[in-house]
Amino acid sequence: MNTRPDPVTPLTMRDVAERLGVSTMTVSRALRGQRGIGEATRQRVLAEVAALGYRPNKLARGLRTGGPSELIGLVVTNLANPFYSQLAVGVEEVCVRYGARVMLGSTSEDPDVERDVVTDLLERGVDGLVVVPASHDHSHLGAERLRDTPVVLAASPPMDIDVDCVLVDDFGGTRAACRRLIERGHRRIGFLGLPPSLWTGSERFRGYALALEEAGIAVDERYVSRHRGDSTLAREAARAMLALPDHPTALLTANNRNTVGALLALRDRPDDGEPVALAGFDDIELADMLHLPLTVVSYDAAEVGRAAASLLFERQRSTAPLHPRRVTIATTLIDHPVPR
Amino acid sequence: MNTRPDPVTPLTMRDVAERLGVSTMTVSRALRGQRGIGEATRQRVLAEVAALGYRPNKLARGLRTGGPSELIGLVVTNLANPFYSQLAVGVEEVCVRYGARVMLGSTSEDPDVERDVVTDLLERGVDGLVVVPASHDHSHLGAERLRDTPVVLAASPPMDIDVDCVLVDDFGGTRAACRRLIERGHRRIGFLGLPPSLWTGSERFRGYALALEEAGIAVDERYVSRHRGDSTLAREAARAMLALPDHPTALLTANNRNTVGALLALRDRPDDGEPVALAGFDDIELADMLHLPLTVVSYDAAEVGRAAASLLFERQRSTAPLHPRRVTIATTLIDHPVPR
DNA sequence: CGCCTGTACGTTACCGATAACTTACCAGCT
DNA sequence: AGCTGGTAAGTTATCGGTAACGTACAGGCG
Repeated sequence: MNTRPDPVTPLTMRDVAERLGVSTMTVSRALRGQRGIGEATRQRVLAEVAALGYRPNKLARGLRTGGPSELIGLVVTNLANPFYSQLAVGVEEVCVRYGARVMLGSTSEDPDVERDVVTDLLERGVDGLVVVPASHDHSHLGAERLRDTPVVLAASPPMDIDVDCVLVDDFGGTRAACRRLIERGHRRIGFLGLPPSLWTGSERFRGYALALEEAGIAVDERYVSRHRGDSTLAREAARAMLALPDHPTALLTANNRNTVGALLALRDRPDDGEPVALAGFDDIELADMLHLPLTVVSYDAAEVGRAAASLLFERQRSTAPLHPRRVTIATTLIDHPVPR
Repeated sequence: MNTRPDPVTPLTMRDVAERLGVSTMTVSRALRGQRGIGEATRQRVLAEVAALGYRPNKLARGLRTGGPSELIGLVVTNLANPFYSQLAVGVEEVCVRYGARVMLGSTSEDPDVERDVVTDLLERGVDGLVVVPASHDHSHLGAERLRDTPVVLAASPPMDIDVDCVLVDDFGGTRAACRRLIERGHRRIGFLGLPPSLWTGSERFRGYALALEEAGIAVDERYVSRHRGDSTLAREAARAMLALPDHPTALLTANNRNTVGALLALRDRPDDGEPVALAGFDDIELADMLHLPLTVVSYDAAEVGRAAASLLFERQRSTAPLHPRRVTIATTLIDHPVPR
């Protein structure tokens, strides 16, 4: 009598009900703490449930109630990038607070994959999506494809669709960093950046350009390099810039990889010249251990995720249609000193 | 006639069927490319499906077929840690290959949270679980709680339960690093490690101890510090060790944070003495940019995830009960030179 | 005693899809 | 015409759970 039912067939509510000689509805009520059931019966049911190790099937529940699946889809380009894993941490944190879980999808920066992933997540009944778009084409996130699943874009504003988004203050952060360099007396500031087709690339360049303009400095094209690529490319660009007779006295880098490239180029440089200052977007681990001072634009990537998830749940809860909203996450300027 | 049905009620297969005046079964067959339907009808159905933007509900499908949910639960302590985000990347990669998705759960290293997360994931019908355990208590992963959902532990061997696991070669990696130091003539090697209660802590110390023994060197307790904590603690420990009159000529660190602590302690040290060599478990970003040579034990964290997911799917596919298996991921020794 | 109210359950239908079975229809053959 | 066989559809039951409704019985009250 102590043997369990066939293990390949998972335990169902009816199994529990039949053992007790009650209806499945009674078990359901007992489990969900609903009223309409006697206390004694409830205890009997809960005891049997515990004894059998029965667990309700949340999928079936959601099917009937038509209620939320308490599932959020998170679509990122590449989880290995610390920015996205931090973002995931933030999304997860808020989801758990609302009793939801995160379903993951990586796109490897491929728009076609992104489309498939989004479709799959929708078919799996997610209540909402947080998407870091792989490209500027957001047509697969339009209303007709999503029905009424809310979406929040992260790190990129929506194009031709009406959805919420969470952005980083790319413009303000870069402007502040550039100002800091200007305050320190630099007039010839080189910029190592991203292609203008990227929102991020365009905004960060704008911050750089405005800070210069505000200081009455003209943008010198010889001091500007905007490329898509890794730190090797950035290193070459920095090296070329520093080889100019009137080379920049400071470099401003638009992201992590450019910063690393610049660091390498600076280190390659003979020590006899004036030191070249460096500031960059994105904080760098162990920046404190480098033997040159580094100013970085830092921000809380997890906060981007938290904000995105919060927008999602707010929209889910509100009955009235909300206008598309845009949240911008602030940046901080950090001066990493040289140790000792 | 072109208006869609009530948008709050998602499109169902019946909606499509009714519009065409066919049965849901016909739609189902058309969508799944089953036989038993005329080519003309199929085209008509597919056209309508496309026009309406109908998407089948995978949950409902799974409910009826009783087949796999094509969902894997991934339970980690903290996604912000690069090791775990890399692991997630690996798990995701393999899952996608098998047409499955990953559902995420973070435990914040809290065993109680871990238990709840596991329960929740099981209720959501995952086909399998990859778990990085938060503690040595694995009782909530035992057969009676899981029924027949396969589990793979990552980075920690199972305790009192029979499940598969994927480990990193903690022992071999540390031993190799220690040997490298010995080869370079070091005899007094300090060890900054983790508490012995952790599998990882114990294994890495064992590697250190054996390498010494093989070289005929006795372990000197004054050169060993095993603590749970951050890099600050490690820094203090390293500083104390280096302050000894016959201080170690090399340090071996058991993980990332200890390595950072050691780096800080080494930098605080006056430059006049002999340089102290450093080797550590876990690779460090920008290690090439530090101005001291660093040897690290590197391994592919994504591979741990890939291996774990593969074990899961293999077990899922095999009908015969498999014995618990154990996979160990190899490590590599990398010498990071000082730049230039 | 009849009537009403409230509680504690059981019954039924249904959520969205599919497996298994059944029916309708047509061509080809004797 | 009558039979057979094959294909293209429709019908029904079902997955595991829940909402809505029905029912039985207790107690209160005039």
